[in-house]
Amino acid sequence: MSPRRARATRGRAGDDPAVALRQQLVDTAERLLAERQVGAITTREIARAAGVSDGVLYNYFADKYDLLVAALLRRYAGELATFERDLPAPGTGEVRANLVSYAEAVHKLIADTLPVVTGLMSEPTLLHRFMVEIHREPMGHHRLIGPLADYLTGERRLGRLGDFPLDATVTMIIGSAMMLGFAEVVGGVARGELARGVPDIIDTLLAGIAPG
Amino acid sequence: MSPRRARATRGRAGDDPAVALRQQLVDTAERLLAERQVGAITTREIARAAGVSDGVLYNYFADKYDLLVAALLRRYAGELATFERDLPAPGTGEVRANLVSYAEAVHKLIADTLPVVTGLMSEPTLLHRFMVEIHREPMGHHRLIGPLADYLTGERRLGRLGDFPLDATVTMIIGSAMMLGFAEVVGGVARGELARGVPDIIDTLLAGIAPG
Amino acid sequence: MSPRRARATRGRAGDDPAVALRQQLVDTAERLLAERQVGAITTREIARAAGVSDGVLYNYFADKYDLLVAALLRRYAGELATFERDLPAPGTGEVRANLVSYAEAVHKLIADTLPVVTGLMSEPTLLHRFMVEIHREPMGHHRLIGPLADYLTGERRLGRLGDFPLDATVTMIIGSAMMLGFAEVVGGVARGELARGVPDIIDTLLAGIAPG
Amino acid sequence: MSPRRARATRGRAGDDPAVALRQQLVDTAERLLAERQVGAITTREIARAAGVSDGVLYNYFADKYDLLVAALLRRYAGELATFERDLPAPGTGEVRANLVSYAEAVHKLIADTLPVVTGLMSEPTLLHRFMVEIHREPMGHHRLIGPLADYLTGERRLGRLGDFPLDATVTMIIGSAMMLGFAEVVGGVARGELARGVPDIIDTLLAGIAPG
DNA sequence: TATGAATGAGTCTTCATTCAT
DNA sequence: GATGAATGAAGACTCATTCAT
Repeated sequence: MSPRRARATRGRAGDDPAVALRQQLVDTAERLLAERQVGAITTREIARAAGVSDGVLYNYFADKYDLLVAALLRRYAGELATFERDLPAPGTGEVRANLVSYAEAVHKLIADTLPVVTGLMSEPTLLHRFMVEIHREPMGHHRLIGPLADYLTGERRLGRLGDFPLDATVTMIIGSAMMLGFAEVVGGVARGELARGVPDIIDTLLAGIAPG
Repeated sequence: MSPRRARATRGRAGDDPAVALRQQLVDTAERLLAERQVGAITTREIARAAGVSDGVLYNYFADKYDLLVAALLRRYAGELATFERDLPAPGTGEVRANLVSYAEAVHKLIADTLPVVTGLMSEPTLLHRFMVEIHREPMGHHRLIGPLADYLTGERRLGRLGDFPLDATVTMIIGSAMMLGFAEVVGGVARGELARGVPDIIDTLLAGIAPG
Repeated sequence: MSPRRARATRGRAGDDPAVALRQQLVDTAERLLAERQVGAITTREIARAAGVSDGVLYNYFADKYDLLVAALLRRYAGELATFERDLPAPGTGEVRANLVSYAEAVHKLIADTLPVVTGLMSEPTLLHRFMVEIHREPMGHHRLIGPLADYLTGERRLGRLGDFPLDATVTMIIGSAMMLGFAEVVGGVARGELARGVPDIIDTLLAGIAPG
Repeated sequence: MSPRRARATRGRAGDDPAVALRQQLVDTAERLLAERQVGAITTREIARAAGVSDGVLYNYFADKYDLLVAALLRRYAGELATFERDLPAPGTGEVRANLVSYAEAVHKLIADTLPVVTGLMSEPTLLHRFMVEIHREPMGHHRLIGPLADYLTGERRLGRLGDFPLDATVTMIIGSAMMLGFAEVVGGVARGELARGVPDIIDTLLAGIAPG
């Protein structure tokens, strides 16, 4: 009944204000996502945190979930991009060090993503929409598993790795990283401390635990 | 509506009705936990399902979370007990088959527990209280990790396994099982199909992937 | 987060408080229905007017419409009962006076009901639910049309009325009453003034307007 | 977003653009009125449908209601114009056929208008403003009642109708048509089927129902 | 001690209206 | 004058918690 003037975008010269506000909402949602679980975020909080009114959200998104999915996708995309940077290629450097790099990168990605993923699992609607979107864009699990599988296959072809079942090995590496990620998130152990265990894992993976 | 004995416990002769009612609430909450996410359970539903009134809850528990934590603990304890049953002892049977058993048991435990754990992560308050409780009682992670570590150490001492870093190996086995659990819960893959991958994982763990 | 004690039913000794509150809500809704259109009634207003909290409504009714339908049915049932009281039987008194009584009763019923009926027509959901309910109970249109048709048929059989098409005559009598009802509701004309026109209508109906 | 001419009126050379835009808004609102209830029309929908911006409305109308009243008036005026076309004059054709034509025309007018009128009754503010306007302009009920009254008076003067009370007869004809209109709108009966009852009504009106 | 009706803050969402551009 | 993004009050509905009985 008593609309006031816009607050948030004033003074942001240079940007298209409409785009800016949409961005701002996604930014804010993404930031809140880093602070708490998806299920604990209210539309009002997003609006307050973004410094805009309660209703704006619906000028840019169909509903709460739409905004949240956008934020989740951006967050996930960002993490994936970071992950992919600096992944070693087959035949370069040393295999052991490369595998350690891979495992560390996976650990980091998972530790950074886990809270969001688990939060997502409590919100079936959100999970479903997110999955639909993530499979539409070329950013699904293959961006995590694909590079690792390619690397392993490459080194095997080059003879720098022996003969091994691909899926099992991928599962072991990612699983170990996931385990470290859980320890970090649930157990509250510091990442540095956990990362120190990675070389041992790779060594064990390389050498096996069978006797002599 | 004069005060009267709770309906649900009437006729349960011999039990202390107060204890019985408490139990019943936990039972019911635990059952509901198996059906849906923690966040989707209301106090009224618990009361209705338990056949008692909305208010009793507060005679035995400080609040909703208190009851839920009790139910979560009992559920977790039950899963752990199932897990511990039939774990092979060092020196018995074949090492490979034993490790497969261990991995399968861990996979089962994790797949059964994961939905609850993730549901928990959406409820920070609940998660915190749960962690406090789980570390107080002798039922923390060591009940999962302990037996596996003991088994591995035992076989190593017996010479049925080589020399290997314990923590790393434990992380790899549990991590792989966790990975399978996630695939089951998030990806909707059937357990049977996933379980088929376990022998490959154990073989890889035993033999390693290094060339030659 | 801060429930207080009940206010509205305190001191109403003798009634079953649960039934009392349900009744009270229907009472209140019915009263508001007399003051304004269905579409302009909010759940909060009902609660405020009933002196209870916002949420109670949902302890007794599935949703807003459920309560409103209950109120509409009660109101309509009451009006119908009043209408049926004192309707003359065929063969008693004078035909002309009897028809005037019928027309006046129909006029009253329609004038009292019209605002609600029209309000209903703007709320498709509500209209549908109301129609379902009204056809379930023996209170549909036949309670309005039936008695009049029976009366006309009776008098015709007794020879106190000539030969005439039943449906057309019913339509004319009820239609005329409806017209008066509209004039009252929409035009704001006083009922007494309108009622004065009824005898003329009946005389015209009896005598016809053909020449000679 | 510098001020510029409204999109929708560009290219309409020759018209005063301001008038054109006002017209267009009324046109659009009128069209929407034919599709749904008054209460279900939003200002944004009108703007979108008219191809103009949300705000223009307030350059030509005090508020939403003002526009809606204008649209309602135009719609009603249109229906009335249609109604008045082809009404038989006293002394032409046959009286019975003429009265049937009148009754059918009234029935059509009412059936076409009723949804809007009832929708109006759910919006007290709108209803009030509409009534004020309709009485100001020479388009009130007399445009409906007037021609019929004139026709009846004319035929009576010509001796083609007997002596009868004018108001009562008008009420009966319009009331019957209104009754048919209601049956069509509320009961969902097809217009054709209802129209078949009109001759019976006219015959009854002419002959009366008194015996002998 | 058990009951369960009542509470009311809080959730998401809609939409008439304003006003900087 | 035209634009349309921003506003925020209001709507229906949920549910953990209290307390008179």
